[in-house]
Amino acid sequence: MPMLPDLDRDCEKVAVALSGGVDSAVAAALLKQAGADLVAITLRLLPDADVSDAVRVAEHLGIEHHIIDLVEPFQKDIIDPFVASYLRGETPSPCILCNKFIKFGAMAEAARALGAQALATGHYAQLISKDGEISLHRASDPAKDQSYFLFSLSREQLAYARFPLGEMTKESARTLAREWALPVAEKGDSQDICFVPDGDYACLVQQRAGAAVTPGEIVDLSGHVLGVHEGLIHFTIGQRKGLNLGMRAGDHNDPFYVLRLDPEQNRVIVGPREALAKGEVFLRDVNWLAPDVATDGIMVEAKLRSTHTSVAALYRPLGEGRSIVIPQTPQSGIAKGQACVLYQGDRVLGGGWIENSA
RNA sequence: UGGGGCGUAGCCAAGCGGUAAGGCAGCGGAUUUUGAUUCCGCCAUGCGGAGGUUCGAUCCCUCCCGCCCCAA
Repeated sequence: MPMLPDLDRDCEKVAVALSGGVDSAVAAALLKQAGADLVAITLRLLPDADVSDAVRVAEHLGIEHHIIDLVEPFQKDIIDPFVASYLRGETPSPCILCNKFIKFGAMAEAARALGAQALATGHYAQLISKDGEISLHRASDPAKDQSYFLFSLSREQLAYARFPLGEMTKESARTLAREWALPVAEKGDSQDICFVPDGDYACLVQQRAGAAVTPGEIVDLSGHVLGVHEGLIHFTIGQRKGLNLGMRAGDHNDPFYVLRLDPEQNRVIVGPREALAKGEVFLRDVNWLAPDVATDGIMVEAKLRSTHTSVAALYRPLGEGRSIVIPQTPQSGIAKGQACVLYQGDRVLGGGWIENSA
């Protein structure tokens, strides 16, 4: 039975986010066990959202439950920018924005309105409070760590957050769910973007953007047309599958990778795998959570996408929320629109949005 | 219509008498609270066609078809 963070000692009332999944249910049950005065909140983010599992969990645990409708802000702040980002030829990472603006934004407001002094979620990450400073850390279970998705939270938002599962493995969370006979104990892990449950995000963008999605050319680095594509949204930097480039005659038979997307000319630029490696990554809208860094930079570990294993890199602030990250060895598949999160050991120092790489 | 070469899956390609490597593309799965990458599995009862030799032919022989090259 894991201990609750010290942070909760003086909390009279804690809100817990119930998504309807296993993790948030276990988080809620843990807080209940610890004797917290609990109120559960479930967000309705899509018009056809099914909140029945969350309702069952709340009933099972016997806690006050509020369902909050955020369909409009979710559409405006998450889905619309997601679509717009794709149309710009980027590869968006909506969960990070959702954590900042929806979960620890609008939902946190709702929690405060309910009189809660903290908002707990089922995220796998850790918060440590020391000398009045709060720091964000990776989860104990490296396989489930979700700190990457939380880098853009402000210190204030972090101070209001609680992650009861931070020291737990997925395995043990699942075991607890079974022991406590939670209604969702056997529910599968969520995957994909929540608003694109079937993974067909291209279809969603197409519906929203309509005619903006049009076929175009696939070209190599020297501009030779190698084939055609059905729309830029079907591709992202580093992608190999789906190019349908098997008819190449001549010299070598190596696969092609997407090197770049050109929304101006509606073109996909492809080339050999080696051309994918980049040694400089430029960040914008950097959110820094650690003490300030000198202009000559510091050594960090940079995580360039959610499933990337962080690598040693030099981080240097450039001012105005921008910075440059130079990995010790060039990295592949760096896409505009993704986030780069910077660590030192398990601590999240900060992160930013990738706007360019070279 | 003299000489030479070549025709193996959608593409590239090995095998050259003993029962069809590999790569690309594609499909399926695993992994993944973003997209990819990666990994695993599948993918030619048949080697341009028809005969023949042989215990046995993609591999040898003959003819036909189709490309290519050199000569005219």
